[in-house]
Amino acid sequence: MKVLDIADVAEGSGLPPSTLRYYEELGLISSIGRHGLRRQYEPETLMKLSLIALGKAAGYSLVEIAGMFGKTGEPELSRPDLHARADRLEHQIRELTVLKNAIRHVAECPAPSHMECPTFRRLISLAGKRQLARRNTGRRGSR
Amino acid sequence: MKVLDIADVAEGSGLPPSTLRYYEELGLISSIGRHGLRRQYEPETLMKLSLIALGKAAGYSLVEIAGMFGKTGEPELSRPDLHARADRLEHQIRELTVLKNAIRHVAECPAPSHMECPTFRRLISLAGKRQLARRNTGRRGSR
DNA sequence: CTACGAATTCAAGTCAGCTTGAGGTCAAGC
DNA sequence: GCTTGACCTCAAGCTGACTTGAATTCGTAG
Repeated sequence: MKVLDIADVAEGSGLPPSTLRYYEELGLISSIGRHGLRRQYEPETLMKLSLIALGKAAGYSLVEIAGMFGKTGEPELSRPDLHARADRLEHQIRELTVLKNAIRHVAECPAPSHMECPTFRRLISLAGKRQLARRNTGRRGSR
Repeated sequence: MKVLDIADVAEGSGLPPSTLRYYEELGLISSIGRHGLRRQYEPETLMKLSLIALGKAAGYSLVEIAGMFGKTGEPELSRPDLHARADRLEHQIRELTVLKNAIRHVAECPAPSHMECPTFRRLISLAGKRQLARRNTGRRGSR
């Protein structure tokens, strides 16, 4: 079994075929041929989809993710650019950790009003002050 | 200075007034009164906005975030529910860490094709196999 | 007391990321 | 060789998260 058809990829990735076609349209993945009409993919595609899922979880848009692999499918970014992205991820990881700790604290702290609990406030205030780091021209935030 | 008007909150949070009004409409924040037409907020609002930003970074929708604070503004979730959310965050943190490590690896590894680099593949394959963990009826991912 | 500037409302528009539906096409099983 | 079922294309629709624009309302400075 050297090629997977779209149903196998859908099965293996958990994504519906419509999404796979959509991703292909955007250039995120590519089919290696057809069997009749059915798209055929190489097994590697599943890995690529994992990578895409990770990128999404990190808040990259699909277009940004597409830009990370060159047309070749290989990640094609400069070394400093890569490190910059890794740095941003590190920051984001710290933020999620803050949120996680705050949530665990709320689960345990008996204070009636968390907003007034100093521990809670301190936890939240650890979140990065990145308000100047607006992304592109008028979009969402985060991720 | 006990109350902030919308301009101060916008300034302090980095969000445009339109977004603050939108959040208010969704019930995420609430103004404490008006000065003429101008909305007035309590300083606490800034903290709440930080919390909202964290929630967004974690991939919660605005409605989900709204549901986390009861009408009172206090987080109103059961303890197990809170721990479950914290667990999901932990999982997500691991995933971002995987991505971060993979990116750092790509930045350093001299292999011509990362997709074939065993180290890279191993890193990616560490990502959770959560394909069955579909969220609500047909939506995004992350973010 | 008038002019100004900033905030307001409400409806409509935008963008990303998919999904849905109508109408058509295969390849495989019987 | 015909039916069937999964896939195809293409256009249109949908949701979430905001933004934009027109018409209006105030408080404050002069």
